[in-house]
Amino acid sequence: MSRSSEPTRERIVQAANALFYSEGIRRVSVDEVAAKAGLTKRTLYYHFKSKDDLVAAYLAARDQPNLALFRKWFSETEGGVPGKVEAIFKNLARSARHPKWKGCGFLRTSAELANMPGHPAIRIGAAHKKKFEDWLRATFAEQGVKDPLKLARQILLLLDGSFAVVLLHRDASYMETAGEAARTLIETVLRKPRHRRG
Amino acid sequence: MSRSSEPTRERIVQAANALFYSEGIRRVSVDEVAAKAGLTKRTLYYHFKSKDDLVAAYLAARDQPNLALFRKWFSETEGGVPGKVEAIFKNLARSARHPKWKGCGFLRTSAELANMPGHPAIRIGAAHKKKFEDWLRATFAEQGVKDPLKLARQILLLLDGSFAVVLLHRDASYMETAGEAARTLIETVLRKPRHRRG
DNA sequence: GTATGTATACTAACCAGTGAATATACACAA
DNA sequence: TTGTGTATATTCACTGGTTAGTATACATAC
Repeated sequence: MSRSSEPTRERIVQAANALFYSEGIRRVSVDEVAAKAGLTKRTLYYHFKSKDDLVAAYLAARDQPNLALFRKWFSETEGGVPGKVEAIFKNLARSARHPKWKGCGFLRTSAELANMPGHPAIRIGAAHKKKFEDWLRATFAEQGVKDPLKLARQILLLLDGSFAVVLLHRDASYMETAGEAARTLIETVLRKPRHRRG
Repeated sequence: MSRSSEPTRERIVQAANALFYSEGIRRVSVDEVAAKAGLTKRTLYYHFKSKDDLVAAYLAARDQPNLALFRKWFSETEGGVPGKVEAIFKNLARSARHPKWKGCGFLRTSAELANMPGHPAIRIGAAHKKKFEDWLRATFAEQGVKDPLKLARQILLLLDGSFAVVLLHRDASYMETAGEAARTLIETVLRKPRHRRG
């Protein structure tokens, strides 16, 4: 691990991020990534042992910032948990309306690599989603929700569903619809702590 | 449109269906499809003007059977609408546990072609989902649901979300979780026909 | 003998990965 | 201070294979 090579590696990952996310990993060649990073393919292969390795690095670089953004949207919203979760969807809708938006990089990669179930990139994507699921689960548990894991998974289904649907229809309003559904599911559980039929 | 060429074209679409769905459309070459169909690439290009054209035909062929299956699962289930919709998710979970299952062909194609928004195949996928959404909307409308379109979209978000999540985690139980969420959303709307806060 | 349909053989481009050489930096000995 | 070795970092040029699409010719039917 030399000190000076870190920026180079970082630049390659940035270039890979821009190209893989916007064009798809099978559509983009290693040469294109190298060109975008301003160096030769051979140099790229000095820092990454294969294209698959580069793809994994591309997704690994998206993990942290992505989660941080969700937590920020949640925490900066006033009010209770239902509204805070709904705010995540509202913010997502806003970002999905940007012309360069192309859905969720993790989900798109898992769709592209559906024939390679154990691929490192898919594992990184799965771990990413699990982290978010677990954060939601903990949040709901603090609210005294009876089955916080189930509720967390339902919210994630709506979240990932909205990525898929909005990418297909190019209609970001589905994200707001998903947010309303999330609010309904959370409120339903919060309102019946003991007895049935509120 | 000659009479005798129909079976050939059909055989090509079948081969494309098997390969594109299982391996992904960018991974599979036209030569492979032709070989699987038992003919040469040149013959394939006699029936389809380009690979994009073939991809569109592959998805068009999935449209009808797919919708028919959903309607069958719905209609063969006893009880009310919430249980009938939940049954769709249960049946989907069962099919998702088969080893050859690779998610939703329409969504995976839209993920692979995310950089080509107007692609014919994406339009076919969008139309397919809209048909299902509209069928659900009509079904909910018959039940006197106040905003049947919104509810139909929420169910579709759960449906497509479960495709994406199960493909990523390879855990079909998410589909049953989605089914429960769908039931909750439908029952919530059916139970409050007039006033707020039950 | 003309429409339809199929096959052989080809083009031109692309693509993941590598061999061999080179440049740079820095440690340490003279 | 200068010379030398070594690990790091980068480039050029290449290979072997793949790919979408085509030019041309041949077959078959009616």
